[in-house]
Amino acid sequence: MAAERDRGTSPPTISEVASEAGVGRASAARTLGNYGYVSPELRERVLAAAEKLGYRANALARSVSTGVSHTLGVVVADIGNPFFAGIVRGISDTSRAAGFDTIVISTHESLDEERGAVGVLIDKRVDGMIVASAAVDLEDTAHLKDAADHGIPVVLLDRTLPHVPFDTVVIDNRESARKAVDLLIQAGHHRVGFVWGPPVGAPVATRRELQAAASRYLWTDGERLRGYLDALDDAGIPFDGSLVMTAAKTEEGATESVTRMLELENPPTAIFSTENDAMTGTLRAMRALGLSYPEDVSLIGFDDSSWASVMDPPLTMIEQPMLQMGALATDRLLGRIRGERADPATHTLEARLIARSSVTSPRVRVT
Amino acid sequence: MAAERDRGTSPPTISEVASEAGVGRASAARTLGNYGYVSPELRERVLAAAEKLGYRANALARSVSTGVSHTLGVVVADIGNPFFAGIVRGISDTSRAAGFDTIVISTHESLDEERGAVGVLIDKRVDGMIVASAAVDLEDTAHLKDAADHGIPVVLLDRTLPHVPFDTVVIDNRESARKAVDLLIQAGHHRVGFVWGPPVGAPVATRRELQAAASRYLWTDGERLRGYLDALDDAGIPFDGSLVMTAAKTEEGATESVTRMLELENPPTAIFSTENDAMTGTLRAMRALGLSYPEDVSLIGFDDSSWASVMDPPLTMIEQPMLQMGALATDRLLGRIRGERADPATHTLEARLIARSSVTSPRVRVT
DNA sequence: CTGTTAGCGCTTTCAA
DNA sequence: TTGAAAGCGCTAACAG
Repeated sequence: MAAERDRGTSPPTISEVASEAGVGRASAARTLGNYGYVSPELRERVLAAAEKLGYRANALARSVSTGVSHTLGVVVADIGNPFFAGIVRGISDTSRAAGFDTIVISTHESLDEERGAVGVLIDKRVDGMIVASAAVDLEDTAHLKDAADHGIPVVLLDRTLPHVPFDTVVIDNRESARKAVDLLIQAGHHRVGFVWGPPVGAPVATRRELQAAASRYLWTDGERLRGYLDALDDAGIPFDGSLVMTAAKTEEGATESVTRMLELENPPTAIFSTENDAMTGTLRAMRALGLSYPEDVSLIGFDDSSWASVMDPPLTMIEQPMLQMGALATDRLLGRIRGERADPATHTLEARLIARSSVTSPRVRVT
Repeated sequence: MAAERDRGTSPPTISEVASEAGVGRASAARTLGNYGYVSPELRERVLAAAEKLGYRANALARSVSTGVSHTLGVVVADIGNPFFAGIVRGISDTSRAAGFDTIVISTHESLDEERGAVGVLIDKRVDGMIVASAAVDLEDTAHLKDAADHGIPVVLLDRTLPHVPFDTVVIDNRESARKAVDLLIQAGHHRVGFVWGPPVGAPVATRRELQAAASRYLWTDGERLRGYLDALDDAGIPFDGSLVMTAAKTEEGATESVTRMLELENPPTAIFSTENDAMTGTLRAMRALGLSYPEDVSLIGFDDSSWASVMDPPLTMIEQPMLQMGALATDRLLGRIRGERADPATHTLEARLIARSSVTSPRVRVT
C-alpha cells in the first residue's frame, strides 16, 4: 500500500489518465511512454488528459519494470575538494547530456564508507558507477566485484587497482611528477623536497622502506613519489629520506614537514608538492621562515588553479584535466551500459606542466 | 517485463530467498525489510538463504511500494564551483548521516536546465529537494511550485525568491558587503571599486539605473551591490557608475573592468570583489598595470580560501559558511520530510570578515 | 507468528 | 490498433 499519502493529493497515475481520456490503460501507457502504436486520435486524447491532470511518469515504477534507472552512481573521497568537484562536473555534464542523472556520494577516503556507498548504489539499481576507490589491493575490492556481479558496470577513476576487470581513467601521475622534478634538477637543484608522501609518521630512512610504505597507501601518491625517485635516479642523485614528507596529509602536516626540511643543516633548494594543500602548506612554512620563492627555494605543485597564476611570482604547476577525466570515465561507462564488450582498458590522460615563474637556479651556497 | 536481462544472472528476489529458505514470501520480506514479527528460527533461515544467494533489496521496488525513495535532489548552478562544491559537501554529509542519498544536478545558471532538473527529480520521486535557483521573480518559479504540488518539499539555498512558500537558507550578503566596504571607507578610501555587478554590458550612469539592472539578475549579486551602496550612503559618498563592473561575469570580464577603472583619471584606491574569480581577475589587472596591494589599492574579496591566506600579503576576505549552509538546508528539508508544519522561514547565516593585510590607508594623492 | 493475497505504477505480451 | 491481464520486486492488510 502507498502508506498514508493523501489519496486526494497524490500524483495522477497512468490509469487515471486513461480513464480521463476514456481509453484503456495500455494505450495511455503507450503514448505516455512513447512506445508501440497508438492512433493519432487516441494519442491526442491521452495527451490532453495527461496535460489536464498534470501527469508525470513515475520513473521509479518505470525502472522496476524495465530494469533501467537512467541513474549513475559516483563515489569520490570528497565532493568538497576542487579536484573531485571538477571531475564530478565533467561526469555530470556528460551523463546528463546522455539522459542520465548522478547520485554522488563522498566517502571521506574511508573504505568502509565506500563499501556502504557502493551497496546503496547497487540497491538503488544504478545503471553503472564511477568510483575513485580508497582500496589499495585486491582484497579490498569485494564491493566492486559485488556491483559487477549484479550486472552493474564499474569504471575506476583517478586511481588504478591491480588485477581488477574494470575500465579505468587516470592521469600519468608518475611521468608528470618525473617531469616536474626533472625540471627542478635541470635548473640545478640537487636537493629537492617531496611534500605529501605516505603518512607513516616518522621520516623514512631507506628508499626501500619508503617504497614499501607507499604501496600501502593511495595509488596516486605512490605514483608521484615513484616519479620523483625516477627523476632522482635519472640524474644520479642519491635518495635522502629527510626530504620526503611522511606526516599526516593535511595542510598543517605539510607546513610542519616543510619547516623541518627547511631547518635542516642542508635544506632542500626546491620543493615539489603533490597536492593543493601541500603547496599552500609549503608556502605557509616558507612565509614563517621568511623565505621567498624562487630565490630561496624553487617550487612546483600539483593541481593548477586561478590562484596559482595570480601568485607573485606565479607558480609553476601541473594541471590535471579534471573535466576530461570525468567526461572520459562517463563515456566509457555509458559504452558498457550500452553493452560494449571490449576488454577493460586503462586510459591514461596527460597532465600538463604549466611553466611559470617559481623555478630558478639554486642560489650558490655560502658556507 | 524485465527486458532482456539475463534471467540467469539477474539478482535474486525476495521470492527466491523465501523458497530457498523454505518459508513464505512475507516472512522473508519481513526479516529482510526489518518490520513485523518473525520468529528467530525463521529469521535465521531467511538470513542464511539471503546470504547464500547474495540477496540485496531492490530499493526501487521498495520505493514504488512505500512512496519513499530516501533520495534528495540538489540543484545548483555548477558543482565544479568550489562554493557549490562546499555546499554540496555539507548537504551530502548530513543527508547521508540521515540515510538519504543525493542526486546532484548542475544547471549552468540556466533557468531552462533548472526546470528540466526539477522535472527529473519529481519523476524520480525524490523525497525533497534543495535548489539554488536561477529564477529571479515569481513567474519563473512554476517548476518549484510543481514540485510542491507533487508533495515534494523544496528548500531554497543561497538565493531567496520573493513571495514563495519555501524554507530558505542564505547568508547576509548585503550586510557582509556593507561591512567590507565600510572597512575600506574607515581606512580612508572614498573611491572604492565594485567588481561583479549586473552584467548589462555598458557602465551604468545613475544609481537608479543600476538598481533596476541589479533586480533583473542574480539575487546574491544584487544584495552585495546594495550593501556596497549602503556603505557609501552611510559615509555620504556619492555614487560613481564608473567604479562598478558591468561586464560579463568572468575572470576576464573582471580583469578588463578593473583595468578600465584603474586607468581612470581618478581611479579607485580600493576594490571590493564579490566572487572568487572577480578577485583573481582584479589581481591580474593590477599585476599587468604594475600595481601592488595594499599600497596602490586596498582589496577585500568574497569566498575565502587557503590561497587567499598564503598570498603575499594575505588577503582580507569574507568567508561564507558553505558546509553550514548545506547542513542547515538539509536539516530544514529533512524536517519537512518528517512532516513539520511550521510556516516557511528564511534562515540567514552570517558570513565572517577575515581581516588580513590587504587593506591600508590610501596613499596621499600626488596631483 | 505465518502465509496468502492484493496492491504500488508502470511495461509488455497476447488475443481480439 | 486496442484493451485485458500478467508481470517487475516489494510492502502490507488480513486471516488463520
